[in-house]
Formats: sequence, C-alpha cells, structure tokens
Amino acid sequence: MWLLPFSYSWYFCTTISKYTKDMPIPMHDISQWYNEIVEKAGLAEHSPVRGAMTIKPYGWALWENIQRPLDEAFKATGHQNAYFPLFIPLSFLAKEAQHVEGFAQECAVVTHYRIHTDSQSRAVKPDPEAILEEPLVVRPTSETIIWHTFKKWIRSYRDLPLLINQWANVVRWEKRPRLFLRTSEFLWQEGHTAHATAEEALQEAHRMLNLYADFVENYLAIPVIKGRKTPTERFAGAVETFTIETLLIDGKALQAGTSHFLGQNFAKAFDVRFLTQNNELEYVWATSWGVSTRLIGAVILSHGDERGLILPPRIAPLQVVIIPVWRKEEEKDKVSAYAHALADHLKKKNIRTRVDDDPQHRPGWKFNEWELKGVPLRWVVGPKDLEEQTVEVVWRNTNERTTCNYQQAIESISTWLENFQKALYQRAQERLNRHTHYIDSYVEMRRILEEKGGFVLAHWDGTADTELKIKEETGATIRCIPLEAESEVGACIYTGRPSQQRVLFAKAY
RNA sequence: CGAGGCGUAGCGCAGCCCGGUAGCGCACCUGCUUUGGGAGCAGGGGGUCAGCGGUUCAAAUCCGCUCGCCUCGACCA
Repeated sequence: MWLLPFSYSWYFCTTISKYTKDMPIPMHDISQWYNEIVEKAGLAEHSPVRGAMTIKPYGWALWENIQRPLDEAFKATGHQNAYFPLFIPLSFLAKEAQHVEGFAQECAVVTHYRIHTDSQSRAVKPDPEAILEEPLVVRPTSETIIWHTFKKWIRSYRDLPLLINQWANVVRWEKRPRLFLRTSEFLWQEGHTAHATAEEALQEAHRMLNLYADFVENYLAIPVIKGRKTPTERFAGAVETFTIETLLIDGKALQAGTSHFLGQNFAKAFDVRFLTQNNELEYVWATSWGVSTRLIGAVILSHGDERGLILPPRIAPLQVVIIPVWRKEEEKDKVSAYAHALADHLKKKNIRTRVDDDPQHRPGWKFNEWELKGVPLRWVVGPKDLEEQTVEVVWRNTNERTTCNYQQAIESISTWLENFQKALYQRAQERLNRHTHYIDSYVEMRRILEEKGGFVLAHWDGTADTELKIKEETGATIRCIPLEAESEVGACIYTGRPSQQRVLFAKAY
C-alpha cells in the first residue's frame, strides 16, 4: 500500500471509493471527504474569522474561469457592470418590510468608526465616543442601496430598461458555515434591472435563469432543474423566485442560482417612477439574479471521486499537465525539453498547460497530486516516448490511458477536452436520472428520502401547511415547482387533495 | 443558537485515566544515492501542549471559564 503523508490515503482508498459510485452516502463521510478535497487540492482554507474562508490561488483561478464566461454572457445580453457600496444604512434595509424581515437574522452591523486603547486595561476596543449616528449594515444583498440609486437614474421610459450587474462580496452571518457552500462572507454577482412593464421584467427573470442554466450545464457540466420557488422559499421581497436546482453525489439538492421577479415592491419602497410615452407616472418593474462561489462547491460535489477533484475542462485552471520522467541524468534535459516543446504546441492552441518538472518530487507523487487537483488530462513523457515521438495520455475521469504519436495528440487535444466535458455532463445527467423518483405514496417517499436521498417528484396540494409538515417529518423541502414539466392531475402525497403538477422534493444544503 | 466530539511542532497523531526532563510519523534543512504510480540512507532544526484562571512543591495531565474546529439539529445563495 502507499505510504502517504495524508490521512486521506486510507480514506480515499477504502471508504470513499465505494460511495462515489452510487448513493447513498452517509453524510458524515461525505463531509469529511469534501473538507479534505477543498483543503488538500488547495482551493480554500479556514480563516481566523469563523465562517469566512481564504480562497487560495488554485481556488481563485477556478473562480476566475467561472466569472469570465458569465461576465461575457451578461455583457452580451446588454448588461453593464457597476459597483455599489458595501455599507447600507439601516434605514434603507428597513424600507421594504418583507425584505428586512427575511435578512434580519443574519446581518452584520457596523456601529463604530474608531478604535482606541483603553487606558485602564490596555485593551484595544471600539471607541465608545465614536458611535455612528446611523448603524451601517454590511450588505447581505444590494437591492436597497441599488434601488435608492436607481431612483436618481430613472426619469422616463427612455431610461429603461436599466440593466446593471455588480461583482461583489456579501455577508450573511451563518450559524453553520461550510467552505464554498455556505460561508458568512461570499463572492457573487448580483444583477439588478428595471423595466417599463411587468411582462418585460418577468421575461428578463426567465432570460437570466436560462442563462444560468446554460452556463451551469455547458461550463460546469452539471445538469439542472429549472423551477419556481414556493412562497415559503421565495426571496424576501420578491413576487416570484426562480431557481436552478442540482443534485449532488450525496443525494442532496443544491440551489445553484436564482432569479427573481420583484414586481414593483422595491420601486414602491424607494419611490422609483418613470414617465411613460403618454406622460404618465408609473412605478418601474424589477428583477434581480445571482450566482456565487457556491458554484465551486457544486462542481466539487458533482464530479469528485475517491482520488479527489475532477474539473470540467472549460473551467479547469489547468487542462493538461505534462510530467517528464527519466532514468539517467543525461536523459533528464532531453526529456524535459521534449515536454516543454509539447507544452508550447498546446499553449499555441490556447490549451491551459503546465510542465511539472519540479525535481523535488518523483513522478508518482505528481500523478497523485494532479489527480487530486482534478486536472482533466495528464501527459507523461519519458525516454521511450522521446525516442518514438509519442506521449502517454491519461484521462482523469476514467483513468483510461493511451500512448500515441505526439503530433496526433496535439491535433486531438481540443476534441479530447470537448469529449471529456461531455462525458462529465453525461455521467452527472445519468446520476440525476437514476436518482429522480416519481412517487405517489408518502410512505415510499419517506423511505426513499431516508435511504437513498435524491429528487422526489410528487404531487402537492399547494399549501404552506402541507409543505411545512412534510419538511418536519422527512427533512425534505420543495426545491422547486419545475418549469419544464407537463401538468398532470393527481392527489397530494400528504393530504390527498387535488394537485395539478408534481413538485420537486429533496433534502438540501 | 441547542446536542455531541476534538484542540499537543507546518500536517496527522500518541502521552492525560494514575501530575514529576515534550514524543512518534510525514513535511522542513544538509549530504549522497534516486526518478514510468506518493524514493532510500545518514545527520539536523523546529513546541508559550488553544487561551485565561484555579488546585499543587510540581500541571499537557486534575478543576473552572473562554475561544476555535468537526459532526448532528433549527436558519440560509
């Protein structure tokens, strides 16, 4: 067996391998596996501040590769980036009743503007003489400060639609933080738009939901279910909340992105009106939408396996790692030069490539390390390959390996990466299908949720009361009312009352 | 915020029950040999035992409080 320095050695070899193939996975084990991967792969670590994480260079590179295509997509759909303040006057937050109620439990508040050293205790403390007249809330989201600003920007129908996005950090004080999935401070983008009509705003909410769905499926290789949230699960202050829900390898659901139709709630709270073509004053219609660094958590928990991360090529910081191997000293330079020549060819094709010729580690160590970091393809070159002008190619997802001519490998690289991307998606799609259950008996639903996890599609009578009882009894919530499902008359799984459509239940993060 | 577990070298841990010189593996430094799946040998450096307080001649060890981390619940992108 390997003599590994890390405790995950035994862990990956024995425990996890049997879980990642299929659900169910005991939560205890998958948590540990997740924490180990995040830390050992160099994505992030805990900071001295509870609930706040340090994103490390490899994790940040991943985030940049998520940000870039999203940012381009926002701009391509006519949105402009801007930046609004981190601090929100308490009175702003209070202006929309539902909104403030929804976030009240998790707000960090700035109350002082100075610290001083206490003359008695020598302790450094907030200066009691320096209390802010109005406390500032560290933004949990920016609707209020943005709508305060929109009031100044919007005069007439000619100013509409107003399509704004900001990349920012937000703070929601979390009781139970988990790296990437739920931290007290997280990074995201929040889109905020204003429109002349309800139809147009609703259309925008749908448009951005679809943009998210396409991104998550095409870039992150994670299939999603698009749907509406129930009133209980709705964003505080929204008329309608849309979501994309994903199913992770442990059978739990994760909300990967949301889009809200805000109606005129914020326009009324902040008195944002515009003159129509008929010279009449009307309140504007609004949307907001966001995805966060949680997407990184989704990637880890969708594609990872017993060896570590598996990253979709489109967002992988490195797509190919080239590892030179030699026996004799005189081979070293030649093989290394060969490896770098291959890398240059790949870089010319815009393939994110790195040669790992670090003399500190032997090849076996590097194989394990780059597998842990999820690099899609590994090219290994040694004296034999140099002589025969070949390269050994190893696929991270299947561990399949082939040796082929180097020119052929360079020719094929783009196709290989595309196929890798598709294969990852397909595997995730199959898992989603395999663990989506159409259930008509409450007993059966409880059994499935308890034993296997996954999605349950069942009929619901549409009441918050039933929703709450099912949540209390099974731990599962209604993730969404699917948008692309056929209507189907049935009986509520809990009360037997009539239902027009199945809704998606799952235990969630 | 409730329940349970854990804090000893950078990481993983032993020592604690039964108080008496701070240990092991990996990592790190030096040298030589190695390199196609986590290299070997030799030598070396590194600790306010989470913090604060108490008991004691003496505390990593016993007692109290605080903080942090992990798992499970209630709350959430």
